[in-house]
Amino acid sequence: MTYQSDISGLMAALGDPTRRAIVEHLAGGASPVGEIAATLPVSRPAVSQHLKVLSDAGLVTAKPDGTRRIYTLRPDAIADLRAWCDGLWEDALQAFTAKALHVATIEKDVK
Amino acid sequence: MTYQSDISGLMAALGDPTRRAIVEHLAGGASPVGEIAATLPVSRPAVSQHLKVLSDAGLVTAKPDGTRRIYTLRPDAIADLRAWCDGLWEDALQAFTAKALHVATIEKDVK
DNA sequence: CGCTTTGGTAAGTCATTGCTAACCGTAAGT
DNA sequence: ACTTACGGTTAGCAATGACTTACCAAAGCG
Repeated sequence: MTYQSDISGLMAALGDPTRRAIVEHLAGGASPVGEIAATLPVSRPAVSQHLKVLSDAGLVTAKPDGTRRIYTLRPDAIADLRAWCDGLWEDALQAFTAKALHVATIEKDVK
Repeated sequence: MTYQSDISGLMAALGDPTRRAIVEHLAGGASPVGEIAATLPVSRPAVSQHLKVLSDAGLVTAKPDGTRRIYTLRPDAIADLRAWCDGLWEDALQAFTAKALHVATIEKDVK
């Protein structure tokens, strides 16, 4: 019933379309900043700022490689996301079936 | 590899903490506007505005009941969310194992 | 017919934020 | 040491957005 994970940060980070594009890009494999920026219609500093937000949210991690920094998607964060979705789904389903059962009970009583 | 669903609207809507609270409330069962607003630290008009966003995103639907409007979570939207998460997960997993296989191949060649 | 309840809408305010341009630091190559 | 490549940081700006107050519409009740 409660969802007080750090989902707040995750969802806030994924609310931005550019950051979602970055995440989806990284889902295809780790990548340095420049390569990410090359696929996006925004400047490289903008990507850097987005990566900071994603990093703070725990969605990505960086590994220095010379002057480059290789960013990687963090599986744990995706797992948390899925868990939140699943929780929503199960609660909604339970509420729905509970209501259905309630209606059924009323109808039985009427009958 | 592509995620061109209407996930954009969904994620944007869920990026706001107040809207997430509304969604989580509705996961417990359908509810009129006033009841939702009573559980939140914001005014009722604010909730109305959030519900409009959620409705536009396809996350909720409203059913008039006298002067009240009963809002309900839309299962399809949650399913889309879960599908997006699962897609991310699978792509990331595939990219990871592909890299692992690549490394293994290299090591085999070396050997 | 008023009166109350419920809730959507409009206008305005204030904070947030996504972006660019400019700058700086660092690692490798010549 | 000079230069190039890569990328994080800052300052500043324009746009978005979340919120409140005030107002309006519709349905039920005396």
